[in-house]
Amino acid sequence: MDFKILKKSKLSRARLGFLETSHGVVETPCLVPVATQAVVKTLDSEEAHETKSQILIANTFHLHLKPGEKIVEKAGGLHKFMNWRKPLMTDSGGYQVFSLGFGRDYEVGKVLKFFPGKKGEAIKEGQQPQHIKIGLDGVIFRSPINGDELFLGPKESIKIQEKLGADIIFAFDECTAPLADLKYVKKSLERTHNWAKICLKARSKRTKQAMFGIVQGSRFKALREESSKFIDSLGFEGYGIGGDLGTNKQTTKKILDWTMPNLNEKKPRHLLGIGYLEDMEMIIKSGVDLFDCTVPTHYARRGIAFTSQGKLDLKDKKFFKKNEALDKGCVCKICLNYKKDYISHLLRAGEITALKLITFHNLWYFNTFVEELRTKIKNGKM
RNA sequence: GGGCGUGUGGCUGAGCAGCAAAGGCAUCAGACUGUAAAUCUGACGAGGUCUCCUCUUCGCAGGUGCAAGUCCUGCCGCGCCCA
Repeated sequence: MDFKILKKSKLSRARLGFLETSHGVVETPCLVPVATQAVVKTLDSEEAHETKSQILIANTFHLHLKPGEKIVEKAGGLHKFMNWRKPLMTDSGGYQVFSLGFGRDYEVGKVLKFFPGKKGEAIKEGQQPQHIKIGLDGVIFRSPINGDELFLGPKESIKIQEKLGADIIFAFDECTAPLADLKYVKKSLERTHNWAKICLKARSKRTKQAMFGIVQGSRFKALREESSKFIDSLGFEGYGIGGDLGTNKQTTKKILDWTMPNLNEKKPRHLLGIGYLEDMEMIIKSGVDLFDCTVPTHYARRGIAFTSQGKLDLKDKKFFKKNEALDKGCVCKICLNYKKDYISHLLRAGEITALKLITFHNLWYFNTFVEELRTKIKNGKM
């Protein structure tokens, strides 16, 4: 992997870049659509390509469970397995430490609407989630599919990711819950840092894969600074920035500001799991090159289309009679060929094609949005 | 004309004599940011001093019960069969 910075903004930390992998290039800043189970849900790989997606991220945890990395390896690696010839990343399974752990217990996402404060529940040092066990060497999971016990640690994750064969892989970390208190996060950070070292050691010498180390530290300044310096010192090819990123845009910005100056600016930075349209400009201005987010694909399957008019809930019966494109200005193949009334009808009829049409549009819309932001950087406007 | 069956909230459809009445659909509202996610949560007869209370409901009209959507009688509607 090779990363070139084509232009640095004079107005912000934004950069225009060029990420080169053996499966092609990625123009950054770039949205990375999520293909957890080696598929962008509802789309085949050619369609995903047609949405202007440049790179996808699949998931180690899920692919390890099903179908298992051996099958993928035998198929010639993820690219061949899923017929995606362009760049690919795999996430390490670190997010599942959260989503299947405290996230599940407390029914919270990694971004809280507000922090409950002293009265609210906090996760304290030493506390364990109900369904998984976080240890020094890794995490004992229970398969959400069949309850099977499954151990995943830094070494295991890297070995699996090498077999999967994405161009970029991530270190195994603990994505801490936003409810975790300072002491918990401190301990967790030690563990994650230790795991980062193990990940690098576990890597086979022959691999061409780039490995990104993940900065954690939750909403705590000292920990974010410590983590970014430490992860930088280990010499990864790039960085992931993960975990709790605060309850609002301002905090997210602050957290990024604590982090970025400590990272080698020649290396790509990937903000993990963040990407509301309204946040994109801010995160890119903060110096983020890549970011993945389930929102465009996930919301699509809830019947929600993103447009220049805002979010449209196509399930709403008022769209049943609207014989117009999802977005007037959009030139994606869905907007050129289908109308709201039809998509709304498909949704109400429970037809899965509705989900595909909206997924396609949303990805196109998001990718176009980022494309425009790249142009803005190019033109010195951000 | 006779026999059997049936009539429940916007629709569908459970319902034992002690229910404002299961479930589903529809509707409305909410959630979702490295995907346990084509999902989940809540409301859904009316009103209120709204963790509780009041009123009005199960084709219509009567009746028997402390108590009836649930039993009885009559009427009306619908369905099937026989004539």
